[in-house]
Amino acid sequence: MSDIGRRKSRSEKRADRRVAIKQAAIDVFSEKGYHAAKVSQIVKRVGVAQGTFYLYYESKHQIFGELLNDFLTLVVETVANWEPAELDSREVLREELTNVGVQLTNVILENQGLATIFFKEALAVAPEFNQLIEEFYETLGAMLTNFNGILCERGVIKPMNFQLLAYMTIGMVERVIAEYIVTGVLAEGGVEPEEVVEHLVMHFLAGTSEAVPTKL
Amino acid sequence: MSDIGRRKSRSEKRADRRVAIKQAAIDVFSEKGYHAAKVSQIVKRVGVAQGTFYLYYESKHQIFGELLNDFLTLVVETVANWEPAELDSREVLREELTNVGVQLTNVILENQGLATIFFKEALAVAPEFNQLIEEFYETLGAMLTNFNGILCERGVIKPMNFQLLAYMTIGMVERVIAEYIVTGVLAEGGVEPEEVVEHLVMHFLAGTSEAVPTKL
Amino acid sequence: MSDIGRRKSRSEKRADRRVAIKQAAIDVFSEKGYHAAKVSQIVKRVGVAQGTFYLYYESKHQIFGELLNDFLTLVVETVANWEPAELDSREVLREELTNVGVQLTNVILENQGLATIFFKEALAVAPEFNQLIEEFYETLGAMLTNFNGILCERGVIKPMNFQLLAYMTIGMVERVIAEYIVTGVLAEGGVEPEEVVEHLVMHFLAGTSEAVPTKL
Amino acid sequence: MSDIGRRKSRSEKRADRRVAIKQAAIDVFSEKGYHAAKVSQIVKRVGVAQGTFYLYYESKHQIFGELLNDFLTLVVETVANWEPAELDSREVLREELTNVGVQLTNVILENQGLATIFFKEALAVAPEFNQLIEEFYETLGAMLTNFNGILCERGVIKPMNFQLLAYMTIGMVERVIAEYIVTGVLAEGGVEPEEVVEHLVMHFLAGTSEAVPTKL
DNA sequence: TATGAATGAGCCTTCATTCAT
DNA sequence: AATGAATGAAGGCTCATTCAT
Repeated sequence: MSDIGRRKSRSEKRADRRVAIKQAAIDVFSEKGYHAAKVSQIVKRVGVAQGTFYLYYESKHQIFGELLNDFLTLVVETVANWEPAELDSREVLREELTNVGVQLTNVILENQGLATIFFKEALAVAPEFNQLIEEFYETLGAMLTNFNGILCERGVIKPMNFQLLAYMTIGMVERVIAEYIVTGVLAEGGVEPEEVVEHLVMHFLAGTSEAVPTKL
Repeated sequence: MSDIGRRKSRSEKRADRRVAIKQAAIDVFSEKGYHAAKVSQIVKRVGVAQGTFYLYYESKHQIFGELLNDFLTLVVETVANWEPAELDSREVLREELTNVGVQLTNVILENQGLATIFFKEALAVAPEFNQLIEEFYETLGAMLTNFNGILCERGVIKPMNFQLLAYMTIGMVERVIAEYIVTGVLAEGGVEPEEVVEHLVMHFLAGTSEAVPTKL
Repeated sequence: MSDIGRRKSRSEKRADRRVAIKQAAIDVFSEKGYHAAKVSQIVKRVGVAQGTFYLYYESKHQIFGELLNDFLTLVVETVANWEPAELDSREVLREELTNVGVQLTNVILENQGLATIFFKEALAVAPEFNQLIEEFYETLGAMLTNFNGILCERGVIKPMNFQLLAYMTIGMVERVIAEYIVTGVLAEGGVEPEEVVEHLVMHFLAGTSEAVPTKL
Repeated sequence: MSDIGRRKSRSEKRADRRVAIKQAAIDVFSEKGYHAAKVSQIVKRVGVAQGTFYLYYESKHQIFGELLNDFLTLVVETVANWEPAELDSREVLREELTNVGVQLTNVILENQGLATIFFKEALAVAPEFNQLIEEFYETLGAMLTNFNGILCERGVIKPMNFQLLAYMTIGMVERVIAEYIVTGVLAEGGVEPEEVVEHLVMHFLAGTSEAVPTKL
């Protein structure tokens, strides 16, 4: 069942080249940022002519939007697809948060280029991208806000402003990721991804007080 | 003590105009972002000619750097100048964190334009600015890491990776500020600044567990 | 004698496709004009690939020239093939002019696409086409100039500058056709082709004075 | 009261340069046509940088529209401003038509570049220019149609379709002008402008029949 | 010091044409 | 003969910066 030696069909080649251009775009955008990235640099990496770019993507603007959207979708879906076990104790919550944290970590590590683009360009490029990103935060914020409410009902977290809690959580996670992936400060400090996840979970649960996971 | 009626000296007039240009730049940059902001728009707001801009600032790039630096300095100094009372109990820590939180809040609210520029452009403009911003995070991260170590020595927070804790704290704070100031989501939700500070402090202290501020 | 069911020879199929491409080109050129017309639009209408176009025509430029030439030839030949009866009276002249006018009308109506291309692009495309069109006007002008001279000799029109008369006649006819076919102003006004021809002939004969066709 | 030696004000210099660019644009457009004309060629003639063009005109498209409009306005106003004497006889009509013909001739001869642009590009450039030109023909057509009606009421021309007559007249005039100015065929033939006007007027009045100007 | 007209380098995008399959 | 992906030259336009007045 191996494909080795098999001729590639025309549409497969098309797809391959589209992927190659996309990857080159990820590389260039993540290195230089949207404005400093030139289409000429992208095609040079792929080894195709300038016009070829426009056979696969409408414009520089459009491919950037697609990349950004890819990343945001990846993150939102990772969170949305998370189907935790019955969260009836803080211990289970800790385990499940760790699970989703590890999944998210893997997704990010597998898509470092996309993640870098996101963190580099966040709200900075153009109004319509701003909207894309604001919607992302709103979606994620709403999901977590809702989730926090459920956790409280189940008696595993205390009552508080769940929306604020959601954004605090998002902030913790994203800053740590940025320092890990984009600047490399944390990675250079020898911190392992597992340790990062563990700390994030523990901080969510107990802040800086002694962990009391077994009961609220 | 009034200056009313006093003639302004030549250098004062120079300073005034410099300030006026800077303020216009803040406005335009915060509204449009670095790339969409045009020098022509800045000078139009001040009511001076295009060339005049270059009598006061070297370039668009330079004034942006100055603005960014202003903001980063403001934040770093607010934290650096913080001289907390003897942090020998969690209650005192809570009070002092609230104090510095309120101060930081005031600084940000008084400089919303600068803050918006920071959050909009963070790492997005150009390599040089990346460096500026990475240094900012490193400085802030180091200060908080160090501070966390002290807190632990004093027995008011538990032992953990203090650098990670520092970045988690920074992330919590900045995301909440961004949602408050830049997108306005939290502000629209009717959340008051005091509530924000209180939640940040409590989350730092106890996460989502019942607050146990009086002893570790 | 029917061709129904007969297999088409290879060269017939070739000819068919060539015709199909030509017709599509007429449609696209007449709708959009030379510059706005894209080769991609032409092939799309025929349902063949981009490269196929170049198996039948050398270039966009060349097919346009061919179309233009088709039209000019059609018009010139209609006039050149006109073999009027003995033009020994103004009444006969009127009848014969009406005849050729009707023939020309039919040719134009049967080739509205080509006519539209001519009127839309006349001198506008490129120097080479300018030459083609200028030659057309020269040919037509010379034929009519000569014809006018003969009419005068026969005593059916008065002596005048026959070249000027030729171009005036051409102008009358072409502007009326343009308003009829390209803009549709006259057609919308409810004017019938017969009325147009009649007016053109009468104006040639008597201008705005009471018609005096029977004698000069 | 002479301006000789007077320094030119800033706005005068601005106006001068605008005129210089416009003239260069007329030259290049009339030589090459819209599409073959490059902004780089226009600025080279004026001896300014590429960017300077855009200080005075928004785009290549816009200046072309302005030029076209200039010409159309010139022609329409020449006709519209024509205030003929009481047209109560064919002799007066002949004189007045000759007057307006001479005026129009002068306007065209003084603006040969603009006229050439018009005849070269007529309907060929872009939809919005089409509209401009179609409106021009409609305006001119309506003016002449109306005028023809009045002439008939006064008994100086016979009853006929006045709209058709209007377009026939426009056609006669424009083709003759085109052959005179754009291709130069008539000019090379040694025809004088006065003769052209006289022929046009006579043809309008009597076609190819002996002129009977004194009564209808 | 202030002006604002002038500069010109630089990039995205289009599309007729080619050519390997 | 047919395909359609690939090519690459070319040009309009922007805007930060300069400089003569």
